[in-house]
Amino acid sequence: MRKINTRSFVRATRATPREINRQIVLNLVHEHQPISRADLARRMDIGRGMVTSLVDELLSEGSIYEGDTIDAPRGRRPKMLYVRTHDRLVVAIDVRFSQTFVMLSDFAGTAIALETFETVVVPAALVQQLASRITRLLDTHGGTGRCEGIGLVVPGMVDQHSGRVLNAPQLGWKDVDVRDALARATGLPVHIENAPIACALAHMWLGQRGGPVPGDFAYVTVSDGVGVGFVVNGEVVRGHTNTAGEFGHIPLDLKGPTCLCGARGCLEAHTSNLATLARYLGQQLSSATMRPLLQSTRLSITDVIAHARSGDARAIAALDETARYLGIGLSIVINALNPSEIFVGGEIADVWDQLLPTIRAAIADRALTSTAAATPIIPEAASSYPRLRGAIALVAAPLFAAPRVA
Amino acid sequence: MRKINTRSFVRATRATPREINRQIVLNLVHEHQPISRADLARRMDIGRGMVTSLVDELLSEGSIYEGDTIDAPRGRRPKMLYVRTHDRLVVAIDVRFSQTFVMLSDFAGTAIALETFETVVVPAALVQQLASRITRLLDTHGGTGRCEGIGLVVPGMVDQHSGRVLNAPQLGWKDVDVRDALARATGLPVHIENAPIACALAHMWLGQRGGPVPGDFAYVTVSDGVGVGFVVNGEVVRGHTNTAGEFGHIPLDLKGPTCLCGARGCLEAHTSNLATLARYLGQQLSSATMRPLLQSTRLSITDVIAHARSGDARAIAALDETARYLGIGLSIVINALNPSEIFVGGEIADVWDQLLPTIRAAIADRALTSTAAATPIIPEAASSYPRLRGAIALVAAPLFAAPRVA
DNA sequence: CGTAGAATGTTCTTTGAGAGAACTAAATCC
DNA sequence: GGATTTAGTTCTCTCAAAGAACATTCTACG
Repeated sequence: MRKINTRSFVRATRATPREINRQIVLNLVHEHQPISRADLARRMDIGRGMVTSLVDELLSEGSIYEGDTIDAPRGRRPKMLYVRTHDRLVVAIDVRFSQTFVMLSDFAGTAIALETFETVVVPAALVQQLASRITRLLDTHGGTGRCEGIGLVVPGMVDQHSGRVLNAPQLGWKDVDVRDALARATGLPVHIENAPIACALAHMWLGQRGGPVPGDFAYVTVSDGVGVGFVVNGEVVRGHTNTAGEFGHIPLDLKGPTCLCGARGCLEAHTSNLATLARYLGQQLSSATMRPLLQSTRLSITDVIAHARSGDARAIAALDETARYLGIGLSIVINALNPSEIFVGGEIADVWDQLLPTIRAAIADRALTSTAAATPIIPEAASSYPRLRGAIALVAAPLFAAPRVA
Repeated sequence: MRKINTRSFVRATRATPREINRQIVLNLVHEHQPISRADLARRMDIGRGMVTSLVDELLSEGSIYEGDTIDAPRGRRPKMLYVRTHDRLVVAIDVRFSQTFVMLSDFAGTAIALETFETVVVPAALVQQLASRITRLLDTHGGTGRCEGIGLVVPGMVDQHSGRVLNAPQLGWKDVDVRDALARATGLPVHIENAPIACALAHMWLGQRGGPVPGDFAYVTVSDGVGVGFVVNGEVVRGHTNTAGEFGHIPLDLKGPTCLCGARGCLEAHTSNLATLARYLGQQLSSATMRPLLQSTRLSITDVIAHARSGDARAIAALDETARYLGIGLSIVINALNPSEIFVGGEIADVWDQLLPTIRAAIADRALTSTAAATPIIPEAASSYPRLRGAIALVAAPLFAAPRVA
């Protein structure tokens, strides 16, 4: 039951039903391909004549294509339809604290090429570096495909209107323009988004074939920070000034450790990778003490995880404590948003099985109902590149989105 | 950018544009009344012919009516349109711990009659009591108006599908059917909702004339519990199993006081009315010690507030501590949801001016950006009956909602 | 084989609402 | 008292949905 915003509404015109039904057809083809026109007619409860007309439109603009006819038990054989993805390319970029990933992919999320380089924190230099890599990638691996756009994922808050990065502490960026700069440098449309929201978008738009594509879920990222991207009614929530989902700085303990944000006892200060490392090293969490220590010991969260997997008691203890706090954090997400499921991304997903009992116990302690406590929680391994998939979704999603109406 | 749910979509038909535009007209009349057809045409950017046709439909079904023609500087005088509200009645019911409120109101939210009685906690008896009062109210005060439905607000979680109250600790209800029972007893459609969501609905649908009707905001209720109703993209968020918005049991301090829910350090255990009372009395918060004490001292939160207003230092100190924790709670809402504004309802709104500096300071400590810290926070006095207004909105809203499409 | 039956896909015709022009109504302004 | 302006109504035109009719292409079965 949505309220119509009388200050900004979209009136329906004679073309509106067609726009809506066209997108429904496109989405049905996307999720059920290969699919025949007759099947579309049955699923949509319209005549086959209508489907022919809608499909013709999608065919002529190249959104879908007609594949082979397939065998049928009786009657005329159907001509199957597919979404055109193989020759539509996307450049996906994931800028992280230490490294930047650039992937050339098709619209379906299939990787064509992947490059990595050390992150350049000076925005202008980064844009130039990216632009030259992108043109090279497209020249060497692009083939006959056309690049439809660039998806850029950054570790920080993004203002969707201006395309500026409002605050990215890991990069030291404050109110930095990269979207428009990269668009100018490459001549391609650029879509920018922060990491947790991008990961949520990936699950919404590039979810597993046949898997559930729920209209409401949350994606929790645990890395140097803790962020949440969440989807309500099939739409990602960005908030009034693009800062929704900052669960990382919710206090668990007002007298707890000092967080890098300056406040005390933040969830992030208990369960981020840095917090786990600090715990493992028996240190206080603070950028002053941690940075030099990490540089000298050359220790990273993946090392702690590897130690835990091979049975190191100290690593296990550190991670188990992290898991307990993560469980509390997840209970906060559950109580606040009541999502149908939660995905958890980050290095910690690689020791999920070992940590799950602790996490579940912490959730059970705090969830208000037994159904809420049983919310499915699905780890996502870093090896599936969730952020890069999010970057792809940024470019691909607008083509599948429902038209804005009313 | 909404994703189309391919498992449950609404196809557009030839009638869809009309349904959409009809609702836009209705909403424009609602928010700008009195308004002329010509003005509607300008606001919607359509021809006056189209408006005539849409308005005729709304007139013939009685949603709107034509008032007087008014003076104009030049040209033919316009005939003004109004939403028909005066003879469409709603029975609004607010069931609370100690008392139950029953209000007869028109569609615009104007009160016609208000009754109060001591809450009967046995569901069947309550339903019978309500039914007899409702028929009497309608007989004596109903006049020529027709009652369009009953809005029922309860202090607990509600399953919208079955209409059952899943859990209402204040009433001792668990999985109790009242919606359908009351509908059977009265022969009227009954809409049921929990208090924070209802209050949010009231602000969305019965917001002040000319005031902002934002598509995203939060409503925080502080009474015996702490709950949040929030709106995203013009739609209230209920969650997958109707338990979204339970911010009251987010921990502020894992070693803090034991909450009535059994966990420790919940926001609610720090900032609910009971917590304030316990603090004022210098007691631990627990139902075992508090209930007899409150009964013997006959002390309620309104007394503490009255003392604070007349300068009682102990009351001021207790409330100031509550305000500090409330500020932290609001910072959680801000960081998680980033709403454009937050309404705060509950008795504490009556000492808002005295507590505001403490609340603002607590928010500033924890909000991540300066714009987020500046989120407008608007207290709502109990004297405006926010819950009863929510009950009215439950009945009135469906008539103004955008049609579900795609 | 040849024909009935069944399923897919295309092409008609019908219908009804949006779009906009033309017209009527009712006021003010020289 | 006619020109002008604004509001509201009534036409006509057009185009997409709806659905019937038709063409196509397969299997099944005598």
